[in-house]
Amino acid sequence: MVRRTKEDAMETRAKLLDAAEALFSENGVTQTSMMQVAEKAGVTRGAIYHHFENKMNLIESLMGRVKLPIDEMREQIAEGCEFDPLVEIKERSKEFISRVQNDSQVRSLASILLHKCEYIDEVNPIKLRHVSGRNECICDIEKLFQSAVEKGDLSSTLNARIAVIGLFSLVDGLIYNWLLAPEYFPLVEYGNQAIDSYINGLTREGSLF
Amino acid sequence: MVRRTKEDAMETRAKLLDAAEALFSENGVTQTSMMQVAEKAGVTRGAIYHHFENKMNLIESLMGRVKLPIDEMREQIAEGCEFDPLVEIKERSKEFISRVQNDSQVRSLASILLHKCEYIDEVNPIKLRHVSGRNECICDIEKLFQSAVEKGDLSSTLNARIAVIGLFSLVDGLIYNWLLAPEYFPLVEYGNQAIDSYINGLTREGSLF
DNA sequence: GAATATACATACATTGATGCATGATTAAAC
DNA sequence: GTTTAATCATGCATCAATGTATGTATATTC
Repeated sequence: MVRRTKEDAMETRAKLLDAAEALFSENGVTQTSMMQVAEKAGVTRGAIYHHFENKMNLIESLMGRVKLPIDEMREQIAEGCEFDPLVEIKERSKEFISRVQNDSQVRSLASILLHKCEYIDEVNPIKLRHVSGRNECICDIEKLFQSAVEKGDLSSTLNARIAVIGLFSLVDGLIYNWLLAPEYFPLVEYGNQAIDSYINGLTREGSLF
Repeated sequence: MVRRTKEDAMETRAKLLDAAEALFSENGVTQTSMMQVAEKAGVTRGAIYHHFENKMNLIESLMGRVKLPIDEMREQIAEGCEFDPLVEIKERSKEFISRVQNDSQVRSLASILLHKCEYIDEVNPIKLRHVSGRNECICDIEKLFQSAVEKGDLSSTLNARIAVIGLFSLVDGLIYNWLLAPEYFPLVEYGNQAIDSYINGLTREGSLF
């Protein structure tokens, strides 16, 4: 079992990433050893260190191979919205949580991000990607809120920045709590209603000032 | 430096807890060794293992000595609210985030809970306390929502359970994101407005059904 | 004040994880 | 077809952390 073909190599690489993803999301990043990852992938630790520099690089590759909902959200917004901006915001937010509930890979990564790793220093690639992606997306949606204000759908006294941060926090919190105990409530059903309530609250005259 | 008095012992115990709290909330639970905790407290590891069984027990004691906002929330609610239940809900929620922002010890523990530990198995006392405290509080506030419905402040079509979970998610999300980058937005100011929006959205006719 | 328990320090034994160095075998390049 | 290089296994050296056992000096108890 040596010097397999190039496709074989990519397959073992993928198996390693799959194994790491499953183990990390289940047992936590630091609680998972390279040995366990190798075993689950059906190879030895040597294979890991051939494909990845170290654990950090393994995680980096793990996160890099999947398009996270927040990235997809940005793309869809960038594609142009001729719609009502408020409707756009609602739809994007609902799709966001829908992907978390229905895409098992996204769910695993979200679980790692929110519950199975420690956010330490700034160098941490996990934290880095999470925060930077979030901040950029916040700016995008802030613009949508502003155009809703200009369009007259929201009061001109509304602070768009506050509105976005509230929305993001709501979505994050929903996912956070759902992942903590998925059997406790249905994410999409409850989440959609909570998002509607929040957006509705924004449209109320004088709700924010 | 041996066989200090009983008060001295309690002081070193407190120093150990303080050191652990600071280190855990800054560098993460698994990234902090007993050695570091002992050094920061000005003692040796022997002192730790005299006062605590192991790291898990140290964390347990850490969490146990502080009354978390969620516990205080429940107490205040239990004390009886002759007010408007909706106002009560808003006020408690706002006090919740206010404590996180202003009480440095609470802030540290919240940081550990949300960002600096891995939520692994059910045995984990951190997760246990977090989840059970949350679930009980959710029930308390659900009742408040129901009395708001009975009082006529909320539509009878409103699902109280969904309303609570949305509120909790919003609050959790606000704290989660604020702790991730506190300089990014002022927690209390933005949080209060987001909470108002959400509750306002609930009071809107037909917002939830 | 003798006996005992307490509050730590010190030292050690063990574990397990990491990273690297090396080896074996074959695919790929020429 | 030879050479080269890639893919992974194996073995080793190292290190850090844990837990525990033991030592020691003093507070506490009687």
